[in-house]
Amino acid sequence: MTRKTMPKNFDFAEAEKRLYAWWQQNGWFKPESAPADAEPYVISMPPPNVTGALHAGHAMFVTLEDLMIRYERMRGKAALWVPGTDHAGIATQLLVERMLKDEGTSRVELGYEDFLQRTWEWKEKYGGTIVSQLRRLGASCDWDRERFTLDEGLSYAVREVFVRLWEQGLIYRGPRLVNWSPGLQTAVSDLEVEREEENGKLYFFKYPTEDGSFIPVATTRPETILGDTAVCVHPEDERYKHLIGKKALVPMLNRAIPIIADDYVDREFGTGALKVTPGHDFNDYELYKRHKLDIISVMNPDATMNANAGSYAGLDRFVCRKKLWADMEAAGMTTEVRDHRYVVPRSQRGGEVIEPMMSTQWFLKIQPLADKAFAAVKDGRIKIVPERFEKVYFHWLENIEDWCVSRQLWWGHRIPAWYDENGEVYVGREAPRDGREWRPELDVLDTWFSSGLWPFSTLGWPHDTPDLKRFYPTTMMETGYDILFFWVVRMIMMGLWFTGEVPFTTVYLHGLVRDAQGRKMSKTLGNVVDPLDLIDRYGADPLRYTLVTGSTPGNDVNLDEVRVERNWKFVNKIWQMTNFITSNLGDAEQPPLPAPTALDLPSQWILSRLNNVVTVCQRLFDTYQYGEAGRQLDDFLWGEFADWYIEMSKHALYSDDIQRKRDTLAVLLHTLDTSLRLLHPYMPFVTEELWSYLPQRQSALILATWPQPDERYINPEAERQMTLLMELVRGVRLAREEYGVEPGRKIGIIANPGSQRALLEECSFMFARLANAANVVFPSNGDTAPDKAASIVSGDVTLYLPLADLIDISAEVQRLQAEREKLKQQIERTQAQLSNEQFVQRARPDIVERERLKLADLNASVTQIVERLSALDKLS
RNA sequence: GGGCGUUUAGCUCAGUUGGUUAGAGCAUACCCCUUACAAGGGUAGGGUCGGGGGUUCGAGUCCCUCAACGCCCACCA
Repeated sequence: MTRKTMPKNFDFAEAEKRLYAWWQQNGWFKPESAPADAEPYVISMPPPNVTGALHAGHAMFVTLEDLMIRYERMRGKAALWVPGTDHAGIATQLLVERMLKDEGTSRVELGYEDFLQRTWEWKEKYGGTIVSQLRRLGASCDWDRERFTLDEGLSYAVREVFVRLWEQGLIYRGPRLVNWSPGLQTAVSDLEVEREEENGKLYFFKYPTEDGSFIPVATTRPETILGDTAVCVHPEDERYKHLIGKKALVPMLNRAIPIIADDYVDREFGTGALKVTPGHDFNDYELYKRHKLDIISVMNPDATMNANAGSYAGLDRFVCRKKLWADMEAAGMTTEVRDHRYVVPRSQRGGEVIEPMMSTQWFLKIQPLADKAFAAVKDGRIKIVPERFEKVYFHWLENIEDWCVSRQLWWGHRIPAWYDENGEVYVGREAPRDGREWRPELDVLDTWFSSGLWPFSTLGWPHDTPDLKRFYPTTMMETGYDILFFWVVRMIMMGLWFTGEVPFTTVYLHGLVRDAQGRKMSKTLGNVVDPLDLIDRYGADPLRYTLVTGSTPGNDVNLDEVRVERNWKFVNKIWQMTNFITSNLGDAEQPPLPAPTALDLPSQWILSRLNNVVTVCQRLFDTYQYGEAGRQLDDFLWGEFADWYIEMSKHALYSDDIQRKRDTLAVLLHTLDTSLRLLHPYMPFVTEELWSYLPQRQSALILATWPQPDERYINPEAERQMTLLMELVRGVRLAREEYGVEPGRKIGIIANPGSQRALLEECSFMFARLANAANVVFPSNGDTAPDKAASIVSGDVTLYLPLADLIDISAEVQRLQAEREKLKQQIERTQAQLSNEQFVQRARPDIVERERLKLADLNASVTQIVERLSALDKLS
């Protein structure tokens, strides 16, 4: 059979498309491609928003998860990666509303039913974009199992969960102070509020009391004065003690409110007295609960003032702030306004200032779920990588508040509740059918409520499906640390509560992808890197490889195009290596790998290195250090295999020694084959393509077995010898450079081989091939090296380069003196180490032995140099 | 106010059981179109591993402390 010949370069655009289709059509992304009794390995893909376009963060998670999945698949696991998308309540609704606005209509104008229909239409049309973009990165997920958080099955699961929680008494509904987004006109959870310190003002004024005096008070939000229901001072504060129990009068409204005492008040801050607005401030809301105060809301849902604001009704809150202050100033009630930095809560989505507001919402009692989630990580049933995030996780759970799960949006899972004409609530899986008139709840659930069920809802829960049985609990939850609270914690809580099992056993958190200088990517900065653009120009493999090798767990990664370009060159390098090896093989079958003892030194060396790399990679994979493993492969393939072994192999390949040729080819092929396997999870496309040119019989690399180290080929002695030879070669190269020998000129080498005669004789070809030497000769006893020669010393070996026309003896003396000084310093250090009894007694024996060998080598070297120097000295 | 992370070559970063002369890419300088690869090869320069202290025979690595930068959490009006 004639094998196909390789093109000169890798046409990634063509190959990526072809290979992806080939993998998928063969069903290799499915766990069913593994034996029926294979151990499952499952990842639930963090579902990207349907509104999304692929960004660097997606590229990161796809790369890491695909790497994990491909690795485990090669290890023989039934690897399942469940893909899907999230309906993304707020994001999608905003997008569709913007579209409607362009059409000259609006959500409200369209009405509930029509709006939902338009949103579904939008989803059908554009929701697939992100999914097809994931494919371009090589995502080997099981598309037959793709889910959408709002599809029928998942909606069923959501209703089931909600109803059960209700039945368990964990869901309650009622008026509470919540974070209200006036722009979106919905409640949002604490997590959706971003707190940023901003420049503002602190307004000082006199709070009138009923007896005609006043208490000085300060506020950052004067408009909330209109909703005050108390003034609070510290119980021990001598300044105000006499006023406790009396009444104060709300400015401009003259409403009488109590003056209370609570040690919550900080006597040092502001005036030491506090106005209390339970209807618009979370701290004050606590005071309201403790002191049974009134609660007055002074704003409408759009943050304009309501009727409780008296004459200010109808004004926007910030307009009201100015007007009220001006009026108070005119009334002589104000004291001063100071610049003040304070924390302003803003909507994560819309950016507008969040207003604490009284609102009737649905809540989930979180403590019972949180306790279970806490325990699961504490007792190790779930492991978080990197471990430091466990601390963050615990801290968050220890301070968790009930979760406001209702949203006043239209796009989402509607809360399965109905109201009768008296406003009585019914919660159930379906609308009550008792003939009475029931009005459905219009609020929907927080998007994260449904994504919290993701690991089990996607597998069929609450039905006892075969998938659920086989693939739950899942194995790995890989996602960004920025959604640890939003999503990961909620999945753990929901999973434990409803399935009684952890939803996954390991959480791997990756960092944010930043720009080349480490800045956060932002549209306004214009530094957004588009992964699709990089894929178009370099291919998916270099991008993937760059993302993995540039990152460590939990740390942010800078995405620099320069690195992508460099890794594109790495892809090319592997391509050229493969081309070299396969073209030397011709149409021959793959020769068997010789036994360790039958190998020449370079082959012993490269196989020892290879098996070492396999071992190291395994250790790194076991500890989730994929980046480091990738770099090791790079160093090995380029720095050792290509730069040294392949170059040396030419000696055998171009010789007439058939056996040696076959053996060398076997080593080349074996090393390449093993390396391609190890690299496949990083660079699935180019490795798969290259593998098809190898004379193996298995159908695809994606299903090939993961390499295991073979101890028999580990050979420290061969590595030691090769290290010496490589040092000598580098020494010759350097000497050539330093003396300006023309690159094309072949020079002779006279070797004083010391204890290494056999080694140097066997491997003299290396100098010819790697240092352009004509030959290596070994002078018989009594012969001396030529006077005009450069010396290269390593251990007890000295090489002389007779370069009579180029050598200046005084320069050579200087060179050797410098070398001698360097060696002497090292000898001093090593000697000091070895003469330290503590070191000899307490250090590991192999470390001590290594130092002894080093010292012997150094001494041998310095002896050679000293001898040479004295020889040269006699000349001058 | 708590907690966490980062600080290593000009730039961006590796360096996870403490142990050879601390590495890579990019950039820089010089040389080479040597029959896999110029998308390449060779060689070189460049670091008191943020400061200080400690543990240890031995510290970039472990402990303490300080500093700068960044992030997360948090109810100071």
